Amino acid sequence: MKKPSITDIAKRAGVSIASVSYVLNGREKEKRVGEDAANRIRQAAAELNYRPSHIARSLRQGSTMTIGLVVPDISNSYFGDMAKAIEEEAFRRGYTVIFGSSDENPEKSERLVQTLLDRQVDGIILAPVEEEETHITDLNERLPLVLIDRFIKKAGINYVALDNHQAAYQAVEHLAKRGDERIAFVGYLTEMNHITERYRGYKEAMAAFNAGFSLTGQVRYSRLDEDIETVLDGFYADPDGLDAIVFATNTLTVAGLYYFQRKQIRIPEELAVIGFDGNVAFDFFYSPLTYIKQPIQAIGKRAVEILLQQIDGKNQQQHQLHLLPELIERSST
Amino acid sequence: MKKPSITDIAKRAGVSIASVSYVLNGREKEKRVGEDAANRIRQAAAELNYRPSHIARSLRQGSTMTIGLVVPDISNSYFGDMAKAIEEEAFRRGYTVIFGSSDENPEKSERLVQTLLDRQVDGIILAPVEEEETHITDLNERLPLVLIDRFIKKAGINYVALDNHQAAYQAVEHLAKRGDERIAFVGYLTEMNHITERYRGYKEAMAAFNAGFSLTGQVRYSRLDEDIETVLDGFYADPDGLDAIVFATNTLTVAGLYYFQRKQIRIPEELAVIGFDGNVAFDFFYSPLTYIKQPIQAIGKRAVEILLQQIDGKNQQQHQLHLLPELIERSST
DNA sequence: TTTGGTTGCTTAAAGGTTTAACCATACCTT
DNA sequence: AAGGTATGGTTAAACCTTTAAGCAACCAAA
Repeated sequence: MKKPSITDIAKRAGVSIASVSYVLNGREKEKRVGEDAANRIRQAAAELNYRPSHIARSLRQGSTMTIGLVVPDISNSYFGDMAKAIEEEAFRRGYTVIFGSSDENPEKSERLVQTLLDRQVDGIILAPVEEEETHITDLNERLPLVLIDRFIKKAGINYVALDNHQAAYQAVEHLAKRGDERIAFVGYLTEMNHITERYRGYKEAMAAFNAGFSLTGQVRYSRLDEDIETVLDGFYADPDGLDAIVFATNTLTVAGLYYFQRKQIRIPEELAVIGFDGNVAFDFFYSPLTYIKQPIQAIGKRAVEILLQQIDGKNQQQHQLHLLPELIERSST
Repeated sequence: MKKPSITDIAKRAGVSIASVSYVLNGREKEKRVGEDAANRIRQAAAELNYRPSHIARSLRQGSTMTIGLVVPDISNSYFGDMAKAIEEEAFRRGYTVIFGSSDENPEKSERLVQTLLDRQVDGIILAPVEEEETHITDLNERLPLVLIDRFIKKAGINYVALDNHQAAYQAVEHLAKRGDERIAFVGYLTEMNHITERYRGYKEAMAAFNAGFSLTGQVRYSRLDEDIETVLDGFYADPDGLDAIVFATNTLTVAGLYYFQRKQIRIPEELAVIGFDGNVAFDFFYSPLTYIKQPIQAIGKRAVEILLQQIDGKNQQQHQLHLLPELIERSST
């Protein structure tokens, strides 16, 4: 008992398949199908429990109503929240989401994207990884694309991201205002814009509020635990000590918290800490973390909106959005 | 400049499309295409940068090389980890994953599943929600299906889950052995097997180790925060106090931790606590939580393996797996 | 009585594959 | 010379839609 097709309906209603297609797509008026025939068609469809073949439609129309999502790691709470927001918004608008995790690996990212292209997704939402710039530039020529979180600032490339500069600036400002002077910043060793902008925000704020003191640590994605250890040990080797640390992402923050926990560093007495993105762990660290909160749902939703606009072909203007962070103040500062 | 098709290759190589198809699918020997023609075909394909149309192939073959994944909430770390494991294993085997979050809502779950069916996924991995039993039974007749986490114990339904009874039993046993007597259990108000089995494990262990004391709390999915409050307040109203609490899921545990934090209950002195599933929050609660750890990656991987076996049609036997939990002992007990 | 316009349909192509069935040639056997 | 069998292909149908184009019948107006 195979799936009924439009042909089965046509037979049962005694009409041609064209009429069936017109009626089932609600174009009976426009295409002048008689009321009588239309009713027979609808009834036959209902009786047979007809469901259109999405695949056949895609083949014919060249559009799959599917969007691809590639993030570094879907099990990271930041991207999990993002994925949820994106899938929800896409579903609401009749789109389906295919996803994959790139593991911060450009080859894997390209492989995933290739799979998405092979499947003819109508558009892609991507959080790029290191060394992917030319790939993205090429990709952007081929189909609608919106970057999230990380991005490339280049004409014609759409993205929805945080105002990273502002975020880091705000963190430092907050610390400076409570009297911290020796403030360090821990980010990733990368040229990706989101991180470099956070560095820049940190530096500018330090110049503005703290007479230019500056101490930064760089961690490799692939050696997170190892490098966090080295960096923080390095900071502590400094005889003058440190007043505060700002971390650049939620993963870095969590890694830092493990360190503080292990070394029994008292927060905020010995050291003030500001986290990034948000994470349940921040809530349960013995001194709940002050952190820079991203509007994750808004980013996801806007990314979908922009992508679908590009797909629909109207409004081809470029969208480069920097949404505003919010400082959530708690007891680690 | 549209996508090249098999026809373009055929023209360029001066052969028919059938030959092209045979060669590109590596069936040149079997289908007796000459070495000469085969080479011309491969070269033409390379020159044109040919990529097969996944859609056309799906239409013709009736198989999409796609699996659907429906979980209650992909932004929950448990399901995020699961989704990652599933996508990885599927990708390794040439399959793509479409996903959606059902929000513990059976209508939404059915809508998502319908979308997956409309897209002709080859199989579905599903974590069911309340009131979905008949839906699942029907679904199981229609295509390969593997349930994860939650399940229905019924002939012919495949699932990969935790040995829930054992998990809860083990938790209680651990507490009893350290001398706790008045042990309570907090689960969801549901008839879903995974939770009822955890209740049963708790009760049996209590009967075996603690002369039958029993105190359980039931929380509604839709009223989590509210009900956790009520339940825990209720427990504390008991004049004799409580020695320990076991929580049935990571979400419940985290909600409980917020409560303990707010009420400044000292763990483990005043109360011992055992969490479930695992979560970063468990690590940073001031008294790192002892918990029942699920082999999430293994569950995800096995689910994919079983699903693909069913899809491939070989090995149609039923798989109902209960993987073993592991007790991670730390300072909350 | 022609022309023109509606109305209500149908026909057939197209989208890109896979694959069963056929065909033509060459060569080998008896 | 007839029959058999490799070899190296090709043709065409099928999967299920959408949609441009065509057709037949009727009515109205000129």
